[in-house]
Amino acid sequence: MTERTPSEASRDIPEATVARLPVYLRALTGLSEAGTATCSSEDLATAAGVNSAKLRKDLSYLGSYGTRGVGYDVEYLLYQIAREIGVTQDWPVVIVGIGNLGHALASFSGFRSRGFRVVALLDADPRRHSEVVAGVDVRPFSDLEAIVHEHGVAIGVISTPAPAAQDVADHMVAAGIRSILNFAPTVLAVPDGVDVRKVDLSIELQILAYHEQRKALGAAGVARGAGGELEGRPA
Amino acid sequence: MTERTPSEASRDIPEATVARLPVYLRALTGLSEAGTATCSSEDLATAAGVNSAKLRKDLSYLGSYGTRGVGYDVEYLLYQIAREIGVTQDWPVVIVGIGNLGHALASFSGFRSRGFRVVALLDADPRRHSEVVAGVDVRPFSDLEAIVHEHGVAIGVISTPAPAAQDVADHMVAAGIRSILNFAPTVLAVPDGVDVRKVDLSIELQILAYHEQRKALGAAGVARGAGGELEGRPA
DNA sequence: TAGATTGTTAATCGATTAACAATC
DNA sequence: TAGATTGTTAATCGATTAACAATC
Repeated sequence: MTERTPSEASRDIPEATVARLPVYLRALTGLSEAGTATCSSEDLATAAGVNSAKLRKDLSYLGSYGTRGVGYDVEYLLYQIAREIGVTQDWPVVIVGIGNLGHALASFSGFRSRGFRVVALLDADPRRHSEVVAGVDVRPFSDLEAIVHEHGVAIGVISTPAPAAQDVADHMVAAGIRSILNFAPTVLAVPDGVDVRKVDLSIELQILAYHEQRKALGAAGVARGAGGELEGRPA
Repeated sequence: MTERTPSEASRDIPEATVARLPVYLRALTGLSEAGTATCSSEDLATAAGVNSAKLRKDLSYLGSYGTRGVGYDVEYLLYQIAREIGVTQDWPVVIVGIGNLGHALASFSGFRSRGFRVVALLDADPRRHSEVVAGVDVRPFSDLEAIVHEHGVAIGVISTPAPAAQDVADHMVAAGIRSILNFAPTVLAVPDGVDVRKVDLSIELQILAYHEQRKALGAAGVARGAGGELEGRPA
């Protein structure tokens, strides 16, 4: 049997598993708020929208936090996953680009409730510097480095238009930020050691459009009987 | 009896490839706007942020649109990928939930420029029904079915708070929508045949936090604990 | 022809899943 | 003990990558 301390167990977690841990965390929070003390892998998997084999496999990378024949203690597993992800600590975040999307991000309560604290909103446009969004002043982009150092910011969010994004990323990296969440529709070049995650609204829609198109082709190609469903109302 | 008339190669394109086609499309648009007539797989791969082997493998699922020894005609490949994704046609979209995020989505120019047309903004709150966002009236949620049928809407965007999202999804499905882009931080249950894609801001941040935490641990000197990190696992 | 680059093959890598022994 | 459920194994599936024959 392989011996594992928690810190050793945290070495080798597959990316696909890492991406699901926050989903499990959210599902556990829901169970906790509903007053559930214990849950089976089947219960939690259902709440998280995955199958239970995958859930157990994923949890096995963290350690053995369940009890055979019984299940998982909700609060205990909640804490262990939160610790593994790192959201038991506070993460100061800076948002650059306070347009429509930046406003929405700054106002998004889900950040603060999950260990992220928006410490600064930056925009290159002086006309925005008089604004206060969600209780935080909008400040000049040139304040980036000072703010990063002052608050120990490790995570930056880019919500500028595409043409500005690479320059913003360069300045973030220069200031010491090594994790970037990019909403601008552009590919960012960053040095090794810097993580970029990308959220791209029109790419998501295009993926849906691809599948939607194939559904429509299928419906048109299949015998007439199924075609009526397109115009009629689903039961 | 099913008659398949796949015009070229509408066979099974792997999901991972489908998700990258919009990225290639964007890169090609950039090359086109820069006046580039022809590009190699290496050029395009660089612009798209992938390696050229993956790019060629991906394109091979669509057909043979390049010329050996020469490369790809930018405009031709642009059109072929756009057609494959389905963005040569117009996709009417409805957005439900016109809070901060809904405002930002409704104002997002990237939708319209890529074949998506926001035909309606819906909100359950009557106080929002007087608003006009990006030239579109905010209308009652109860108008959903009429609007879906009137415009032939196939794609719905949910930007409501989490507690409302399942009900919105249920009504979308009942109205005939089969592709949903969900921004609400909740797992949606939908029937087979309905596609849901999820954009979850705090999950993205949590994934970054996980990696950031590991970087910080590494920098703090976990070298001791990591002594056998690169060894194979005991069998 | 000689050089360039695609499209494809095959090896490898990583993720998913079903099944079940371990064990509470 | 008997029933329940975890944690792990091993098979399978899907994605990535390097290499190169085909061919412009």
